[in-house]
Amino acid sequence: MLTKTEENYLKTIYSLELLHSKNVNTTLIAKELKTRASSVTDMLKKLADKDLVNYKKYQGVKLTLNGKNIAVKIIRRHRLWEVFLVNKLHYNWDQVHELAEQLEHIKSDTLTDKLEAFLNYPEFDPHGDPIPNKDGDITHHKNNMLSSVAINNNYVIIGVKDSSSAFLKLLDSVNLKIGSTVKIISKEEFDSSMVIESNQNSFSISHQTSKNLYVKKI
Amino acid sequence: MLTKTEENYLKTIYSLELLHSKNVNTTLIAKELKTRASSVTDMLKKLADKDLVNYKKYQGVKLTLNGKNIAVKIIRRHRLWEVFLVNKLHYNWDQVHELAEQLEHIKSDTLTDKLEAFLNYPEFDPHGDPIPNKDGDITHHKNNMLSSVAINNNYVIIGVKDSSSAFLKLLDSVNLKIGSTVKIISKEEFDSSMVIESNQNSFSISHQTSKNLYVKKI
DNA sequence: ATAAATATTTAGACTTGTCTAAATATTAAA
DNA sequence: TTTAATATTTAGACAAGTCTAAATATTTAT
Ligand SMILES: [Mn+2]
Ligand SMILES: [Mn+2]
Ligand SMILES: [Mn+2]
Ligand SMILES: [Mn+2]
Repeated sequence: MLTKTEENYLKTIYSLELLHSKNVNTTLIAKELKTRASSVTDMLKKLADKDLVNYKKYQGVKLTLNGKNIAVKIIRRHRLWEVFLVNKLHYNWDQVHELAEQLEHIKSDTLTDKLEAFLNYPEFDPHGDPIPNKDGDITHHKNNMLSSVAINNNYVIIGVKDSSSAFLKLLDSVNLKIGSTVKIISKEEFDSSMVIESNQNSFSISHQTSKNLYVKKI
Repeated sequence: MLTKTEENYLKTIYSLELLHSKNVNTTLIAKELKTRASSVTDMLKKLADKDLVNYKKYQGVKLTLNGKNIAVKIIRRHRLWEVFLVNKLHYNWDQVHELAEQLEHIKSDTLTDKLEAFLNYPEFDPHGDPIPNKDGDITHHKNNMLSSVAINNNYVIIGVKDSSSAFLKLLDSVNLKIGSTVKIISKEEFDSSMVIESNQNSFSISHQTSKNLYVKKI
């Protein structure tokens, strides 16, 4: 049985692999987990001993199939708990991540599946992230951000890339949510901000905002 | 913030205090937590430093008000999660204790209260144990066991003292549950077993069984 | 291709919670 | 009330996960 710490390393390595494709390096993991490179090295050796990562000195790491499966399982638990917290306990979407960080480590073969059934097999978490199924299959978002999409067409927001509380509260304040329809009215060359139309009114959003919104053409 | 281990010590000391009234001794705690007396001594010093127990060498411990409040809070979380697992996720009552042992350590000021509301403010957990309210008030069961109660009267089962899976499955097999009505038909002097009537049929139960059932006269 | 900058690993130490073995207290028995 | 049994504490050690400082490797720049 893995410790909470080991699980968190696996999850972090998994998400870094998604971003970078090549081997994940020590420093990145350290930064992500707010720990030191030397601590990461120690842990990578342990994970390698357990056949969860392939590790060669100075070469960074890559998850083994084994390690990847476990990482996906933890992400599945995390996202299902987030759905529970928002849909059933009525938390706001900016308040659930830290709680899910704890809940994802509850060890049970049956709990995740029962929770999933109770929630009616949701496909996405409150931030639009896809929930892996029981077999670990997961379809990731295309990198289709509002920042890089054509003007004057209708799009629907399908996810947020940054799910920090600060960003989510900003979205709340302009009433943008998963499922909202948006149309780009104009772009500003100077700072890449844009005026968009949504919910029958139009307003300006920063580049920082638009590049963190996954959209799909309607 | 307390560690999971510290929380488990507090919870254990609390339940031992309920049984024994005087100071709880090192050996008992060690047995209950399946650890060694020397480990317990170490921890008692730490808990005393944090003003959670009163500890004097060789004299055992007693929870401070502070420690007691925390213990009750953990018990509250444990029992609410058990209700969730049985009522919402449809676990059987013999399968939820170990999971609740994990869930009770999720740290959140709001989660317990939201969960309680979601479950419609249950007063008892699936084993009939009372759930402390938000202020930590709790009314414990009177020690009214089926084993020591008059013959030929009607009682209702309000709780189980032992909530091991083995015992709960035995109760399932004879269809005895919280809320079941029972009447003692006869007692056997030799082994203190008794024949009882419940659900329109009568059968024999051991002393071991009857002394683990809390009942209330109808 | 050598030097400088950056990344990574090693060495040694600390904390938490645990253990065994030995020392000391308390309690029960004779 | 002295001895024997039992309970408790201390001493010293270990594993997990972390840290700082120092040693090595790798990468980048000149
Ligand atoms: Mn999250
Ligand atoms: Mn986590
Ligand atoms: Mn329980
Ligand atoms: Mn516990």
